[in-house]
Amino acid sequence: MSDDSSSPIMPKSAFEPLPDELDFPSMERRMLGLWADEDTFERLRAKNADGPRWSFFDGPITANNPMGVHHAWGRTYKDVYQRYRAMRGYHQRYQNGFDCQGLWLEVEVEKDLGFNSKRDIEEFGLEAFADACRERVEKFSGVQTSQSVRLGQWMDWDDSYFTHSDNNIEHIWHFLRRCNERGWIAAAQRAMPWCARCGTALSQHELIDTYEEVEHDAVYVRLSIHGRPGTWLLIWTTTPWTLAANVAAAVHPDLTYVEVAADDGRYLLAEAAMSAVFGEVAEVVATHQGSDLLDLTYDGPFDDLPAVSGVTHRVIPWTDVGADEGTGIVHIAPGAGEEDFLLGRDLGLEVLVPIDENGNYTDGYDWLTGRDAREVADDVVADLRKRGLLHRHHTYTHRYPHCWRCQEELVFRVDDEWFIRADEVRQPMLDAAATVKWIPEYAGARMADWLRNMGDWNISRRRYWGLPLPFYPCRSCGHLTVIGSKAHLEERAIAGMDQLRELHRPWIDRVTIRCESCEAPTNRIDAVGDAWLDAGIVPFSTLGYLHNSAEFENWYPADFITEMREQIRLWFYSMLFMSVTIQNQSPYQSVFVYEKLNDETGRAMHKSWGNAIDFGEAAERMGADVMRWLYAGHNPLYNINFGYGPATEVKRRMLTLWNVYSFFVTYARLDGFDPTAPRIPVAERPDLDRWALSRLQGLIDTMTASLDDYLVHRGVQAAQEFVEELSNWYVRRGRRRYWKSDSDDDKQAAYQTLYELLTSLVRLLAPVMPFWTDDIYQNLVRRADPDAPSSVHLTDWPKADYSILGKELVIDFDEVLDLIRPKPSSIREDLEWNMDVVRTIVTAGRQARSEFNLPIRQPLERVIVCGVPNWQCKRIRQRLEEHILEELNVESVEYQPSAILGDFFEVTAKIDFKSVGPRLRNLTKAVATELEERAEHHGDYLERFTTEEGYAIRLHVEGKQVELGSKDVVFQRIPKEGLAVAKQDGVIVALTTTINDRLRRGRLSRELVHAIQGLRRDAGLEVSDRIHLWLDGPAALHETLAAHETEIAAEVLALAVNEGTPPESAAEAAPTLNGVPVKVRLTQS
RNA sequence: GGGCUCUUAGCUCAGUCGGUUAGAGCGCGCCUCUGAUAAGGGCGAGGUCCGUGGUUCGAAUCCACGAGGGCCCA
Repeated sequence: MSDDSSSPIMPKSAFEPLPDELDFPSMERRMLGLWADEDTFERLRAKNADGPRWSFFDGPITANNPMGVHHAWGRTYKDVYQRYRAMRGYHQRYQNGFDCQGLWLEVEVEKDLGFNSKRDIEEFGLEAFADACRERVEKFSGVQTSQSVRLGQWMDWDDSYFTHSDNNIEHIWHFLRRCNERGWIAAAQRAMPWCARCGTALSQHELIDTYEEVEHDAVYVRLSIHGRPGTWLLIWTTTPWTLAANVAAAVHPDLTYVEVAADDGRYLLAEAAMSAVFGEVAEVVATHQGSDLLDLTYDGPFDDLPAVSGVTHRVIPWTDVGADEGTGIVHIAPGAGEEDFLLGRDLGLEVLVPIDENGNYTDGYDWLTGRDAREVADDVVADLRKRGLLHRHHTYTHRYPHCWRCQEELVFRVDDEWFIRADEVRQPMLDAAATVKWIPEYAGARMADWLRNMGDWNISRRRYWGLPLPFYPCRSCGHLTVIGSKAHLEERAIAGMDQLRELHRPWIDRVTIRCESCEAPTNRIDAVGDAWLDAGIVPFSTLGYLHNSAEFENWYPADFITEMREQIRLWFYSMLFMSVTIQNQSPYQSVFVYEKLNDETGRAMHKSWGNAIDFGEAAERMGADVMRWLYAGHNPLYNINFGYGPATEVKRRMLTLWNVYSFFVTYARLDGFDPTAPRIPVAERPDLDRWALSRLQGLIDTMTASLDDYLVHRGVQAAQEFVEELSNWYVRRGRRRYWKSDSDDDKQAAYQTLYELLTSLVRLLAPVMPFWTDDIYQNLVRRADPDAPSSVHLTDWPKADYSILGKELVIDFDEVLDLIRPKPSSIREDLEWNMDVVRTIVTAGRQARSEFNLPIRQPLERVIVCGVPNWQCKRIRQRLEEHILEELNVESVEYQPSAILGDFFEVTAKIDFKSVGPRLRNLTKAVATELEERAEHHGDYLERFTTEEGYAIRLHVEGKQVELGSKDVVFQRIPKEGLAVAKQDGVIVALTTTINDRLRRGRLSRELVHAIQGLRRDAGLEVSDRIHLWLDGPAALHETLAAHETEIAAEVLALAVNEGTPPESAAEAAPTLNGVPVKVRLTQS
């Protein structure tokens, strides 16, 4: 063993020194460069090419705008689980997807081109419009790709799928043809929620999340009852524009209606609505049952309009009528309301459709014709007033649906739409959904609920850039031909194929086919498809279902998919629908959903509110790894509050790991640590090392389970705790082992252990934090070992191995007798429980010092530890005592696990409720009280008695005799005066507070070291520089030096103390230490 | 109106099978430690565990009802 303290330090180690601070963005860009240069991802794929398959389907991101930070959340999950599976050796597809057509894309293109209506598009030309849409897709799929790369997502970017591809469209055609074979395809007139701006209907699932609170004009309108002059039917509506289409007024047959006398006549309305409309003083002149009113007819509100003339307005029954709002008489316009339409259909009412697809009144509505229905409320009200039909008018606030893409208020409109019937597929879909593992579980309940309630799927949209529905209804024979593939189209076509550039409008519209039934020339309907068809077909189209069955068999169904929760009723639903139809099974086996992303104050992010965070900016300001850590560590059951504040918190945690890493590199370089040197068996390392390695094995298990279960946040939280312990206990407790001058086995064990901890940790964290972990790996592993894999991402996932901890667990006979606490059943428990107790003792000791104002620099004679079982005291005394001595700065530890400490402590006894409660039932409380009273004066006696084998405390409570054994009672010792005492988790720690001369010298010695270290730093010395030291002061100083000089010199690396005369240039300080004025001078030697 | 879900410190959230002193992080104040540390440690202020009732020897935890928030459906 060589003393190298005087030899120059020559770094032999391979490790690079670390920069002063951790700069995530620049480090991440460096790693992106490295991965690109070395084809790291391609190597990973090659490495796993023969591995077991793990199939993931990427939910397509709309290639419509730059990525938002909320996309980054989902993409983090996707990347984390794929990277984890890759480290486990799984072969994967890594296919990313873009959603490329449909209404939302058209809306953005319209905005770009400054369009306001469909007419603008028609004038612009469908070809040019299709090109503009295609260009937008190309642009933003490129932007999103580079953003995803920046996030660290590893995908086969050149193999991304695009939903506007002919391949995707063909597969949907196949699905639709299958539906038609089963008779599920139907056209029907329906009242649909309708966006007048977009000029198209929306389907049920597109209404989700679109209800917003708005103010509308609400009107009470009086309508003259035929044959009852001066008597008015009073109706109420919040949509005045629909009054022109009124054909009926609905009453509840079982409700009571009244006629109320007013100045200008008698008003008919529900009794329950009377006071709200007329106040308490209304005079009732007649009462009717709702069913009695059904013969009435009345003058409509707009009978003078040509379209309405000839309509007989009737009072009709409807059991959904209520009197909570309005008048209990409901205005019915079957052409302008969903329920109205259904009611009208049942009763055979006339259907007046007052508006066209753009929301403008059609011909026959006179002064309203050509006007936008959403803008006529004021004029309608004025007109009603002029004609004496307006009873009252007010503003009304309610939740009303909006177009989810352009934010316009929706209207309802009756139109011909195409549907897929859902009834036959409902149960098979429920059955398939039941086979899926939903995470969290309630997502499965949501899906089942949705499926039970789902209506027919409205798949037609009166738009342009979208899936062309391959529906060819024959005008001659009425047969519907549904084209199932491109080949099928070619086979049936008689014109237009030569110009068919792609399966989109306008090209597809120019193709004419022969009707399958009568061979008559037939043209396509002009509608396009719901975009959820585009996304739903992905499991088939991307696996080449129609053309490559081997590929399909290999990867279908997916092992895992993940998206935001709202996708349950969107993508998950459409995929399930299509997959059950084609394959009669679920296309996915595990589904993970997460909640919403808000800003850091919990508000939704909106560009217009100025609180949206741009992905690129966030990546460059906080770093992708920090963002990923934030996302991965969040409980997906709750909304995440995302922002720079939370990111700073994450960064601070990262800093803890950085500090450990930096500490290791600093000293490993100084010592020339060689990680390839023979390893010291873990069993032979100190308990501190074995403890840390035990914790590491635990972390490996936790992390593995959390990733297997798709609950990565649990792993991340465990990793955070591990890093805290690594820094604040393992390194803190072990640091002297690294800077001591001896190069012995203990030092080697320390280096090897910390090296193993760090290099294992980066592998465990690699899926979550791919950049930094690889950066650390490059420095710690690859530089030291040229044969190591070239990236952390090419290493194997760690496997927990507790056997390395070595040394059989031995329980002594006296430990068996120690009945108070459970014994460890493994080496792991032995190591970890003991260290836990040591940490508890230290925490309590520090607490005691703080409370009794005894600074840690003041050595104390003794710490007395109580409440720790015998076997554990023994372990600590043998192997862990140094940590207590050093942390608490005491000269000795005294263990008092069960002895009587009458001099120091009051002993109190408390019942162990868990043990006694079930046995004593309702006597428990009384026994507890009795025991506490007895123990107040005889606690120590009770304790000694009870802990003897076979004895028990006998109490008489409420006339009954109760025996308490040692397991039934918990004794606590409360120290008396003269001791500094603290208690933590059942452990009591008492410090002796008497300070003698020896302890006083010890204090000064510590103060001196502290002062000298400060001066060293001020003088700009390196931690390894040796010094010459001069100390001067009163007698107290010299007494201290006499006792502690060697120790002080060693601590501050002084080669000589008070030798010769200090030079002029010596650094100098003159502090007063614990009341002793001292002069300190030092020079570098 | 129906369903699901949530409500714990100023903020963000843990809290296992029901067990008797309800915790952490952040923020705030005081103190302390520091030869890796913009770090760490201790103390303090801050709690009607949403409310009421029930079950139980014992309830933040289970049940019922109610209030409030979120989501979904109508």
